[in-house]
Amino acid sequence: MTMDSIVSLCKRRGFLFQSSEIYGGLQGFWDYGPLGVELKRNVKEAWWSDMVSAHDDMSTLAGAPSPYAMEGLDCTIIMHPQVWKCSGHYDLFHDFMVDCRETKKRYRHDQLNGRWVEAKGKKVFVTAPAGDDEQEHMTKRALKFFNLRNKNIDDLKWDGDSTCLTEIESFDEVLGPDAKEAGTLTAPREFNLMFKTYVGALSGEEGAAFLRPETAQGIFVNFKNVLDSTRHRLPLGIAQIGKSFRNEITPRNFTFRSREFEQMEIEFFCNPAESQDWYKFWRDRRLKWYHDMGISDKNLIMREHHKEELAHYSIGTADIEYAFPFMAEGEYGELEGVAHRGDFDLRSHMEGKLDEKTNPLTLQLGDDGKPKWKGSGKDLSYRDDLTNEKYIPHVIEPSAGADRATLAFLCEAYTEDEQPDDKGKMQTRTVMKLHPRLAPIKAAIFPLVKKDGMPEVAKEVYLDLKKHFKVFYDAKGAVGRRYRRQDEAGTPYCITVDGQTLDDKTVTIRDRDSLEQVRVKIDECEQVIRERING
RNA sequence: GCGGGUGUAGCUCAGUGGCUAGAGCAUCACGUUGCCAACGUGAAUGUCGUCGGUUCGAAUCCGAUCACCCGCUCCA
Repeated sequence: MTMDSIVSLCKRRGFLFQSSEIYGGLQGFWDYGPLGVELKRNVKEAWWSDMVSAHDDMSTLAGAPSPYAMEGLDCTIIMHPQVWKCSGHYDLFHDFMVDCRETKKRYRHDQLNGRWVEAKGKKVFVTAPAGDDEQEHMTKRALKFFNLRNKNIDDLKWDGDSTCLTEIESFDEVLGPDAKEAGTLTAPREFNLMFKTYVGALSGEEGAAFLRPETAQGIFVNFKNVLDSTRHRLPLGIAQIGKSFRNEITPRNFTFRSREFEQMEIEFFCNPAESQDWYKFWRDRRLKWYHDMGISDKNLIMREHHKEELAHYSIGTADIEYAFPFMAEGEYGELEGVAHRGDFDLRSHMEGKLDEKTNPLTLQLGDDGKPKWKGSGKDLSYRDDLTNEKYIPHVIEPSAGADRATLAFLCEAYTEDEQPDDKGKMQTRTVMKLHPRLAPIKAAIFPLVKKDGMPEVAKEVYLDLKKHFKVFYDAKGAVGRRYRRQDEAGTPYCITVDGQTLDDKTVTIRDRDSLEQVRVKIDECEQVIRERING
């Protein structure tokens, strides 16, 4: 199975199109076609139903410390600019980069350190990626640059301490971290991973705002509103599905890394004392959800981040990853991240942007000694009216990509098998084995042949089922071909009206995966299909 | 952003040395057809990714540009 055949099927059958295709397309943007929009809606609705609307808040779910409540939310895409300053996105997603003309490598301007060094009458500023071994790196590069051997290491005359490249004005004497010649670095160029826009008619910096790079912040800033309006006690989860935008430098791999994408996020607020248990609960629950929706064990892994990868305030982060066909053998792409975020986000919106490097977390200060980005000043802590305990809730964040999940389901469903044709000869069949809950079309209705009143009966069955499910009517061509067309669309059931229908009001239901047929009464069709979809 | 590759019908792809554009599949119509990619007959489909240049003449040569794929880079 290759990605190409999946991409080709998606286009051919109307799952996915390139955005603005007639104008040549636009990198990182994709449209969902008639089948794709149904599939993606089903993915989102399955998630919303399983996580929110059908959530059993009376019972203690397996692995959970206690019952919990779930609510939904739908926030705006453009929010107050201060939201992104306090959340840290503004600083993090807004980088200056320098390119090396010689090695074609790119570095973050503020992540290169360097020192002046002199030898053989020449002086350069030798740079290295900031880190513990930067001096070792610099020495190596300096020796190479001056064409010196290790034993002549004392010929290097270092001048001053290691300083950040941002302190250097001209790059003429700067030696790039991997370059052989000095002066190959370009001037720093601005990269903004957040889409910028302007609120109001005046397009000055006063009205500058950003399209959200994640849906999560809308939940944090509404935490108090939801709590006050619903009378819930913690633990409480707040869910949101919505579009987010990131101006990725290199969108690639079909819809996997898009610039406009949809997220399905939960921010789960709980007592810090129980947060570890809740983290484990959500991690396992979310993994199981993908299993239940049809992703096989061999293609799905949970990857716990190592301690070094974690922000120090986080007790754990786990990625749920899928073996996409475009990844190298043994590599996986992220579907969802489940993160323990502690009280970082709520505190950020109370106090202002926190310095992630501090422990315990403290406010990040600007050069003037004042808070770099000032918070709302609102109290977002929670008082338990039963115990009278007051605390800032800890947050567990299961953050899923709706487009990535949809893509994973498409990849997982794509199957080529061998089935006999009407002469018994084996033929390759392309079939999308989507979970019936996710399938864009639940059932197709066919008259076996276009005569003897079969189309009339089939149309009646079609119109009746249409009230309950997304169904499709097809009378064109031989019935075998119609079955195969539905296989490619992922339709799990095909209902055929035949000669016997006219005698006893029964039809056959054909199963996409097993090709088996059962005969049921027309009146029972709806119930049988419903049971199978949910079953 | 850099390097390499690709771009021709809905899909998969031919194509020539510069002159009127091709196949298979798919699609549509009619007839036949009684359960897994049927058959017959007929039909429709492209400014050859886009823009520009060279030329009497460009899908073909040159330049630019856009998109996709691969490798770097990046990836809260």
